[in-house]
Amino acid sequence: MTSGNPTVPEVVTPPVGFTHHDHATCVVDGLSAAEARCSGEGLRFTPVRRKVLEILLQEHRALGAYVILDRLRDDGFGSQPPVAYRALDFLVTNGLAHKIERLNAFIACAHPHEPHAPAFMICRLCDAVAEAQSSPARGALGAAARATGFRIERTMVEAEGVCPACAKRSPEEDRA
Amino acid sequence: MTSGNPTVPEVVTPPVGFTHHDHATCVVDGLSAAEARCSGEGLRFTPVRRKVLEILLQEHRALGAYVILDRLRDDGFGSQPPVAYRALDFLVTNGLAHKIERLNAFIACAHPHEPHAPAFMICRLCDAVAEAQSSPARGALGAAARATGFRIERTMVEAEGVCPACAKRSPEEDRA
DNA sequence: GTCCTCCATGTGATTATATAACATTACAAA
DNA sequence: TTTGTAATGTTATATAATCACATGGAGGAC
Repeated sequence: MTSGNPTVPEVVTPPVGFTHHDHATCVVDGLSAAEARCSGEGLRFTPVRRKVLEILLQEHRALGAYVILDRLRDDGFGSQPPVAYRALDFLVTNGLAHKIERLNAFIACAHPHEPHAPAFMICRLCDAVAEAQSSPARGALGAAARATGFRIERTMVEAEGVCPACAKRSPEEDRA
Repeated sequence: MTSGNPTVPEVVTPPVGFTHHDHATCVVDGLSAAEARCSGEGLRFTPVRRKVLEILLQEHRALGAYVILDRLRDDGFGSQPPVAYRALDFLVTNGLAHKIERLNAFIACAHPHEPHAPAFMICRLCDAVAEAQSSPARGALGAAARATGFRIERTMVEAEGVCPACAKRSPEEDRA
């Protein structure tokens, strides 16, 4: 912070979510990627699981389990919490969705292809969430881990701030 | 990622928590640091707040709000959730404690001095937590943010894995 | 095909985490 | 001392997640 921030190379997988894109394809592509992935690995991509992923893919925001549950009910699925949690657990375990710990909520994975260490940018004004890549284990954290002998298995990186759209609408000082 | 991430300099504040240290001083030092900090900034370091910080300082683990609440009750303080949550909120807001989102739990700040961007290493076997420094906004995440125009205000970095002590006890394959 | 097993789903109940709303008390400044 | 403000206490409730057990359905062994 404040640090001279010496211009990091701007070669980045562009995060989806804040940028304009043909959203119609998000759902379709996401579902077929998931189908491919599951049949490839002998996982059962059942109706509930499919529906939950579809619900998540419909927006680039994190949804709470109970919101998802409501929509499941509307579609004739079971309406008790475990129904949603189990499907979410399946999706998260298999890299098709992520949990945003900060929000206790879930979002479809934006890069369901290769394995990856996701990092999230969460807009505190409109709740939009974009997924980027990260490798925290490369930097100071990795150094600290090596220094103490901690074995990192998984990392969570979540940045809270203001997305481009909201920043435009309400500049700088806006501390909602 | 992929960004040249040119081997970060291995100069690191050594994380407390996993390493041996004179734990007796942790509590005392932590409390006096907090006192100094509060009186310096005109904040009221009241009995409940002090007690909660003391409870947190007693261990290098994250404690849930209700555990804290139990101990508050034992010490004659109010016993309803808001009592704990408000004190915790005060401590977190003023940088004297942190919330570990992954665990929905709280831990005393290990560097209550200068402002800092904490990163946590959480042992999934013994629940110990150590605090290190990070600057995620410097790496791939920062690049992604700049690329899309996202304004980062706060970041949370939490690594899950196995601490040195547990790694020694149960090597490599131990996936509890 | 029948049986059997395994996994997934459904449901009711419960536990864990967190906040809302409002009354009361302590503190400090005028 | 009055008065405004911040802190505390308490009741109630909202939100998030899991437990325990019953039911059902897809595939493999035979």
